[in-house]
Order: sequence, then C-alpha cells, then structure tokens
Amino acid sequence: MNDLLFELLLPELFDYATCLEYMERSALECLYRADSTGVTRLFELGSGPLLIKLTMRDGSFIQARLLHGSVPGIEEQERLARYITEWFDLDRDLTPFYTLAAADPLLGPLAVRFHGLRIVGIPDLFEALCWAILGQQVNLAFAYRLKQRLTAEYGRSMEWEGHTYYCFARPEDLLGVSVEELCALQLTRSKARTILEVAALLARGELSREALLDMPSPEAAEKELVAIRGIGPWTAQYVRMRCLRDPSSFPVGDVGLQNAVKVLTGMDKKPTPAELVGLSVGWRGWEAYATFYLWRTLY
DNA sequence: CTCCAGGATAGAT
DNA sequence: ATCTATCATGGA
Repeated sequence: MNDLLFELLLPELFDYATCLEYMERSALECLYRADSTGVTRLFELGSGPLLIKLTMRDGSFIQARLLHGSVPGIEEQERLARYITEWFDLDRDLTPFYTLAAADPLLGPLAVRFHGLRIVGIPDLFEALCWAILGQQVNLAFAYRLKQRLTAEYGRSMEWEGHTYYCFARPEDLLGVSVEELCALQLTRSKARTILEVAALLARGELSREALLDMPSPEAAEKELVAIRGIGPWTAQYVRMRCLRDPSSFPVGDVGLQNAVKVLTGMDKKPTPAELVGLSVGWRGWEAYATFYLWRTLY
C-alpha cells in the first residue's frame, strides 16, 4: 500500500533535507524513522492506526502517503495535516530570524550552515512533557532509552516491512500505573511521579495544550506548568519551545545550549544563564530558534 | 572512583 | 528573592 493522501505546500526558508538530517541524528529515536527519503511515523488520530510516510515533491510540497492502515476520512486527514504543520513549524515566517541572524556573529554562520532548518516540534503535549521530564539531568542517549522503554511498555506498535513503528503512550494508558512500575524502567522516583501526575491532569482535562495556548501569554503558560511538582523552568521552557511553539522561549539553564555557546565562542567555561541573556539581546523574539540552531551544532 | 549529562526541590540565608 | 545541599541514574 502506498496511497497519496494529500500534499502540503512548503513555505519559503524551509529545507526538508536539512530537517531530515536533524531527525536522523539519533538512531535511538523510537517515535519515527527518518532517512534521506523521508520520515515514517505511526499515528493514532481517530479510527485506527495509520502508518504515514512524508516525502518531498519538487522541493516545494510535502506528500503524506499511507503505508498501512485504512484510508482515513477527511476530518482525520485534516488532523494529520495540522499535526504535520505543527511538527515542522510550516506556518512560521522565518524571515525576521534570518535577518537578525545575518547580523549576529554567533548565529550568522549557523543560519548559513543549517539554512531552512525548522524547529522540529512535539505537537502532542503529553509526549512533549514526558520527553522533557525524561531528559532532565541525564545524557540524551539515556533519555532516548527511557522513552523507548516507556513507549514499548505503554504505547502501541505496528510491524511493517521489517521495522517496528511505535506510538507514544496516551495519558489514559498510564492511569493505573504505579511509581514502582515506572521506576522498574530506570526512571527516578521524581520522573515517575511527575509523569504520572501529568498523565492524570491531562486525562482529567485539567491540563491541555489548547488551554495553555489560550492563556494570556507564554509566560503565563510556563507559570502554570511550573506549578506542577517536578516541572521546573527548564522543562516548562522546553515545552513552550517545542510544543506550544513560542519562538521567544529561551531555556537558559540548558546545559547543551551552554556547551554550544562555550564551544562556538571559545569561552574557557560554560556561560551562566545571565551571560546567555546578555548574548541574546539581538535575538529578541527568536530565542527558541537561536537555541535550536545552537543545539544543532552539538551533533 | 570522579565527573558530567538538553534539572528540580526543600531548606537556609 | 537568591544560594546550596541533595537526589538520582547511566556513560565516559
């Protein structure tokens, strides 16, 4: 099966190959498979599981093809199209970012080197929160393993042509689960407790992406998230950046960001958050993109 | 054994 | 409101 479902017109300043290079960076990523031909991912948006492959046509369209599953209805296809748009930040006009980057000694070379790279997002709030929580204070390789175990245990999967594709667990999938069960997957008690708390809040409708986006400001949404035990500034800013799509989010406490700046500027030690704020005066409004491009230099 | 990794919290100052 | 001791797990 290889049905073309729909096409999305790509914006200016978008480079699919550059985005794919970023997505190929970790062989440990379990929630999609990326190679130079495209990205394949398992979706659950309504009636049943859909294995979707995104490819490029003519350098100006993304094609969504159904590899396996029953052909979704129009409403489900619209949800899929919205997901893809969010995933690759297709609605964003990057012109202002490239203008300011060109005048910035740190970002200038990166804007050339990674031209057309978008912040690859995590549209699903539960997945974004879990990924951020799992990534707290551990190296990325270990964070990927934790996510893989969590997904294999509580998510769903599909075999197709010799590969296994996974869907991340939904909040409801974790409702009866205990802290001990998650600790058995090598999560710390804090990560386990926080993920279960977030799952419960989402399942009860007391937390949602829509509600966070409806708040008066991204800062207000961040405050809401930080009120949850186990979610600090870094986690909330990370979610602002990759799920809520706030281009001005700036996770200054991020060790990866600090290391990237240290290496690129030749500093003898990592910059403090205050120093990062000082460096970023020219990035106003686009700190998240600056951060993402700086992270990109680490791989 | 030590130090670090895409931190957070409670308690002290 | 800002510092610091502590937690906690795997990798180098």
